[in-house]
Amino acid sequence: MIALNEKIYTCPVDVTLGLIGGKWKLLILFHLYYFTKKSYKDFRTNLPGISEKMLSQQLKELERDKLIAKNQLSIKPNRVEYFLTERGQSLGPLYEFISKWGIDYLMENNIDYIKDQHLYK
Amino acid sequence: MIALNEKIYTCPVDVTLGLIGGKWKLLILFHLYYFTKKSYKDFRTNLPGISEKMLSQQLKELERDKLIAKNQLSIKPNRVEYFLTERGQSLGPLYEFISKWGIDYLMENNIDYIKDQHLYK
DNA sequence: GTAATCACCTACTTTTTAGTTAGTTATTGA
DNA sequence: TCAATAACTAACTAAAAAGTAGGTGATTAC
Repeated sequence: MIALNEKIYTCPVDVTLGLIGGKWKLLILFHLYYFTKKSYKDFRTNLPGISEKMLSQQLKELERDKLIAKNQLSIKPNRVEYFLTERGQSLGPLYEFISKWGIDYLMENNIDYIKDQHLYK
Repeated sequence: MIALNEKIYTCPVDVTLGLIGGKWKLLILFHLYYFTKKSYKDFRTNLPGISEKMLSQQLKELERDKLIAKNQLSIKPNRVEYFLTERGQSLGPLYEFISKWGIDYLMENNIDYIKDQHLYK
């Protein structure tokens, strides 16, 4: 058992999952890694299905865990820009692997995501 | 949007997460990948905290999704042996990365898991 | 013959996660 | 000036995930 930040983990795998587990975090991180869009609104349009609540909640947790950070572009009209921190970037190989594996899995199920990418929006 | 097995996914990352997401699956897979122990009981002792219900439920889903499979060693006294299928093994780099990243993260927090491994059981 | 072990399963409850709806502050554009 | 947009927040509800407690059939160990 490993105690860290008021939590108990059973092994290093568990530790990592504690930071990136859940339904949305990896999708948010992947989005930030892969596409250049970074505003709150960009997430909303690129992560179909996520609610405002989930989005701001998850962004806050990712910030707290220092996987992402944001630039305050302007305060009076609140404009921000999210980006991956070094820690968030260090998960790069993970994002790539998970995405590639998903594409391969779809392929095995006769869905050519790459070829038909225009169909998925 | 991608439709597969009665579910809707937003992207390949989502597809992968559909198979290995949740609190226990990656831990089970990692265990199977890393250690040689494979019986039901082995999981129970090596995944501290998992309940019987969660374990059998997750094993069943992993079997259904063809990431693991089992050998029936004996029927009269029910004895089985779980193992990773080829698909389950294809996630090898993922298990390794997540484990290593967790160890590095612990290191950043001044916990030397490798050195103190004997402390964690 | 009694207890212990293994590999489960079932009903039920709790906790966690996620969704819904609405509201805030501030700005720009018509 | 009225609607729209951006970036949120908060209260409440619903759904999903996980935990608890107990039970099964079969075997071996004492």
